[in-house]
Amino acid sequence: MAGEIVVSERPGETLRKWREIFQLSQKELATLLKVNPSVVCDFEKGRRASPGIVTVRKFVEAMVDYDSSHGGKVVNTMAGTRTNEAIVDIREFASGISIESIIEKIEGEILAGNEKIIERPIYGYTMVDSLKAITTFNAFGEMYGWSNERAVFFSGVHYGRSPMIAIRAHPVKPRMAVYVKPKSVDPLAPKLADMEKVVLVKTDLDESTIVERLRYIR
Amino acid sequence: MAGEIVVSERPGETLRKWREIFQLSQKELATLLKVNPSVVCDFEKGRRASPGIVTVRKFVEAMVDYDSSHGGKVVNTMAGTRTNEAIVDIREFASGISIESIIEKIEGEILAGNEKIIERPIYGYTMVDSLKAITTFNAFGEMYGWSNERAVFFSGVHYGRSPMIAIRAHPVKPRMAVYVKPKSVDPLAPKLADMEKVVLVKTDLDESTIVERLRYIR
DNA sequence: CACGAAGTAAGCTGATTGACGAAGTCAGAT
DNA sequence: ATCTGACTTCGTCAATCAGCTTACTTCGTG
Repeated sequence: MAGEIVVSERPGETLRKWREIFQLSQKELATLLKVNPSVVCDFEKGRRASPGIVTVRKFVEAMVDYDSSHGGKVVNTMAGTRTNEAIVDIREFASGISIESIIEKIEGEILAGNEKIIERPIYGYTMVDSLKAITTFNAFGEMYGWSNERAVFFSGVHYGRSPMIAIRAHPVKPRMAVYVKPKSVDPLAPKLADMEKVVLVKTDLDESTIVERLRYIR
Repeated sequence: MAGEIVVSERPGETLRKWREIFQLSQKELATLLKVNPSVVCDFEKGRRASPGIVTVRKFVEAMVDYDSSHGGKVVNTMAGTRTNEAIVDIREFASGISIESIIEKIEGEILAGNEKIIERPIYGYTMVDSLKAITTFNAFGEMYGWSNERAVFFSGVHYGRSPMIAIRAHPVKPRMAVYVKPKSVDPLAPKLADMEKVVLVKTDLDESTIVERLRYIR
């Protein structure tokens, strides 16, 4: 939340988004913050291009505190909404889908992995914007808790080193890693993938097409 | 990362922590930022109490960019380090451990769940600081991607409504939810747990004791 | 010991923030 | 048709930030 505001190109709009999620009017929020409503407006409309972090913190804390003392209704709303900037899409499959058939669907090219390994089923996938993953949370740290029986799609990949290094350093490995439209692929990446027995695939389809195709996978 | 700096009580120290993680000297970072080294020092030592978010962003981006163009060594280091403020501990078990035996280990009291369900094995756990989870990331949003065959420990629980509502709204459910030293438990929580077939347990042991006991679980 | 590299401290300046309040717009109710 | 509530815009001003420079402390090392 705080992180999202900082990283956002238009912090004001992000601020507003959150105020609206918390269902507060500018006036109400202003009251909580003990400031004039125009102050809230100025921030949301971007008159302050670079608000101080103390200000951001005050805003965030005021909203969270307010919500806490009113039964945490907002968490409810939020949990159902895609608010995370870095995780573009995420789904669990109803049943296992073979790696092979996913590669086919996404017109993928295999960079690492043998014929036997690609027969294995996976049960879901996560699509991650690599760059935002690093700036908004702690460089893949929050991806802990992966089920390893899944595919991870990385978009915004430059050379494909960082994502593989992250996977390598991580105690739990996904079965399959997909680079979405990488600029190029460093030879180190498939090497690491082999060591980790992760099927590494690249595709030139873009995010939305992939999501589309996987949405109605049988 | 950005979020952590904003939420931190001493942003300067957090900034320094990250610079050190990225193995940069003040001078090097200053060069990347095209500013005088003293500027970096001023921020770290807190002479600038409330740096603007643009400044924070510049710092973060400079470090990430630098790392990216040097093989992402840092991501490596980070993945192994506990840097996330909200996730206190996380582990995968080598083999399945029954819910029952975990309850025993942590001296838990069952709030929801029948005798049959607690025989099932789980394969790991995640310990979350509920309050920080909300302020640093997007209210449980980043917990998407859970394997459902695991336990989730919530510390800093007030009434236990928000965590259960989050679980309920989430497409993937953990097998087991544990409230660590809750102030009290709202009757809604076990009701929701039953509906989701999640074993809900509370314990009065504290975080560190639990981590200790689970660390060497057979 | 002396040297340089890393970091701290302090003073200074121009640019911005954080806040106010007054005077607007705009959309829905009365 | 006007009134009310929610929001926007803007001028103002003290406080603070962002940056520089220069001088001072630690260090570790040849």
